[in-house]
Amino acid sequence: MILIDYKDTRPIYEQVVSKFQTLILKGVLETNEKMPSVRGLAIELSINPNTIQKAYAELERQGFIYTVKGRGNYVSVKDQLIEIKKEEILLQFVVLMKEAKDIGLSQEVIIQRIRREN
Amino acid sequence: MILIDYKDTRPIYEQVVSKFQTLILKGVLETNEKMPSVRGLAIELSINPNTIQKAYAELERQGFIYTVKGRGNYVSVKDQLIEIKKEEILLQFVVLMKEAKDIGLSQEVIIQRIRREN
Amino acid sequence: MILIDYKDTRPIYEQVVSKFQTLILKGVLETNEKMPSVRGLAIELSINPNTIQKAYAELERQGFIYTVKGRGNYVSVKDQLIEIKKEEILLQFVVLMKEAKDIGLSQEVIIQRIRREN
Amino acid sequence: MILIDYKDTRPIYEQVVSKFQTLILKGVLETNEKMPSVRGLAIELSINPNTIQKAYAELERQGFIYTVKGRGNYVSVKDQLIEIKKEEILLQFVVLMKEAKDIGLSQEVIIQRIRREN
DNA sequence: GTGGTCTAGACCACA
DNA sequence: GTGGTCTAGACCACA
Repeated sequence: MILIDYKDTRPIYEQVVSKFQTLILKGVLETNEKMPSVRGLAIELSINPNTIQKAYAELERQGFIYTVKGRGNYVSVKDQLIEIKKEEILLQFVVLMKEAKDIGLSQEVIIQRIRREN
Repeated sequence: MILIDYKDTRPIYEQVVSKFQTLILKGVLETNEKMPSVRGLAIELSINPNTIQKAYAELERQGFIYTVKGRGNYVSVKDQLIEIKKEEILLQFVVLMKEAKDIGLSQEVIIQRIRREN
Repeated sequence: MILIDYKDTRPIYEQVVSKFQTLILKGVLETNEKMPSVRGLAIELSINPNTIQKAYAELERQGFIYTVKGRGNYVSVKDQLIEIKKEEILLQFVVLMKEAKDIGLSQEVIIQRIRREN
Repeated sequence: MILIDYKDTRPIYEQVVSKFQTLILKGVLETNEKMPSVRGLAIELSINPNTIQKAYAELERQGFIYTVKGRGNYVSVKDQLIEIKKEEILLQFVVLMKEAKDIGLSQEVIIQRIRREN
C-alpha cells in the first residue's frame, strides 16, 4: 500500500504522512476504517517504529486520523478533510500569484497557462 | 535591509538567500551593485560570518551574484534571472493545479479566487 | 580508500570531491552503495567533519551521491554521470585543440603524440 | 591593450599573466620590447600596483619576461617560449586522454571529434 | 548513529 | 579590507 522512496529528499515520516493523506482523500481508505498498526507497518516497510509513530501523530494533528487508546488509529470523516484541503490549496494559489506579480508575471498570462495545461 | 526571523523554521542561511533573491528580483539591488561584505553583514545581523558565506556561495551558484576575490560580491545581470524565475513559477502553478483537480477543485473556482484576491 | 595530499594546492574539500568522483566513475563505488559516514571519514582522515560535509554537499549538488537524512549518503545511478562526464572531456579536448592551433601546434603532431603515449 | 574582466572567476593577477602570455606568444609584444611599467599599468587599469607586481614576477618565473633593475621589464626571446608552451600543451593532451580512457572514451572517438571540430 | 546547521575564531590569498 | 577554507565543538532533526 505504501512505498518509501529513499531517493526522495523529504524525510521518511513526511513521505508516510503524504502517502496516507492521498490514500484518505482519494477514498482508498474510508471514513472510520482502521489504519495499519504502527508496529506492523514498521516491519512491513523495514523502518523504525518511531518514524511511523511520528507520521501518525502528524496525521492526527492535521485531523486525518483519530486515535482510540488500546485499539489503534482510525480514518476521520472524509468530507471535512476535503474542505480543509481545498482551502489550503486555494491559499497556496493566492500566495504564488503574489510572487508572480512581484516579478512582473501578469494574472492573465498565468490563467492562460493554467487553462492550456489542463 | 535584511532581518532574520528566528521563529521561521528554515535555516538562517536559507532565509538570507531568499531575502536577497527577492531584493535582486524586485530591483532593490541593481545589476553590478556591490553586496554587503560577508563580515559586515554578519556583524549587522549578529550571526556568524560562515553562515553569510554559505548563503552567498548559494546565491552565486544560483547565478544571483558573482564574486571578485579580494573585492567583494556583486549583483548579476537581472534580466536572465527573471526569465528563469518566471518559468519556475509557471511550473509551480501547473503542479498545484494538478493537486487541486485530484480533490475536485475546479479550474474555474481557482481562477475566480485568484481574481478576487488580487 | 582516500588520501589527502597536503602538498596539493587545492583545498581539502575539493580533493575529497575529486577523489570520490573518480572512485564512482571507475565503478569502485557502485550505484546505491553506501558512502562512508561524514563523521567516520573525518576521523579516518583526521580532518574536520565540516570539511567532509562540504565535500559531500558538493558531490550531491553534482549528482554523484544522494542523501537520506538519518541514514547516510549513497552513490547515484552511474550511467547518467558517465555520459555527462564524457561530454565534458570532449569539450576540454576541443578547447585545448584551439589553444594548440594558436601557437602553431598542428592537429597531426598532437594525434601522433596521443597515439604514441597510449 | 589589456582589460580586466571582473566577472572572470580567476584572480586579477592571473588574468594579467594570461593576457601577457597571449600577447607575447602571438607576437604583439616582440622579443626585447619593453613591458609597460608596473605603476603606469596599475593606474591605467585602476588596480593595485601590488597586483601587477605579482603578475610580472610570475611572468618572469615562467620565462616570459626578464627584469633589468632600474630600467624595467622586457620580453624574452620568443622562439624558446613557444617550444616550452608546445610541450605543455602536448602534456595536457596526454593527461586528458588518460582521463578519457578511464571512463571508457576511446582514443579513436576523440581523434574523430578533434578532426571534425577543426 | 546519521547528516545539517551554526558559532567562535584562525589563517590564507588577493587587492 | 575582502572572500575562502578550515578546525573545534555544539545542538538539532531524523531513523
